[in-house]
Amino acid sequence: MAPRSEEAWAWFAAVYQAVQEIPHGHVTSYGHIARLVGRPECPRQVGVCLKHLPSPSAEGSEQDPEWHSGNVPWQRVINSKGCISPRGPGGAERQAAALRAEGVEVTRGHLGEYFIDFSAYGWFPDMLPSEAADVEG
DNA sequence: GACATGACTACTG
DNA sequence: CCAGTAGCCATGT
Repeated sequence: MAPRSEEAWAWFAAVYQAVQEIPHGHVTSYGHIARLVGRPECPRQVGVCLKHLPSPSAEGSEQDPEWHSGNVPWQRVINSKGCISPRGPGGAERQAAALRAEGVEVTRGHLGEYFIDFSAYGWFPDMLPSEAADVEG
């Protein structure tokens, strides 16, 4: 579903663009994306954008730079804790698998949580997450 | 239209 | 370290 307000649409596009800027084999957090788009206090909306990320053009409508799960590496976006929340049965697995497919080493938590080492794959061109300092070691 | 929920994060006690 | 709170937007009932 596309946003109703143009401002909201701009926000969506900004998020997708920021996500596309994530280099291959690296990951970042929702908070960082929100920060890049100028909304450091709206990490939730970032998740909403990815959640509503449309599917890749199946009919070949490559006329406009539309955002879809094919050109937006939503998989490289995880929470600030460096782990993937069990949003759904198989959802986290899909993201973890996608990251591994890029060469990102995904660890497994005791509760089945997928952990990613920010210190190794964290992509933070602007600043470093307080967690990164803690994750070290 | 209003309330509750969700792929989140930082601060406070 | 764990629990509660404030902030934004979209979706479902």
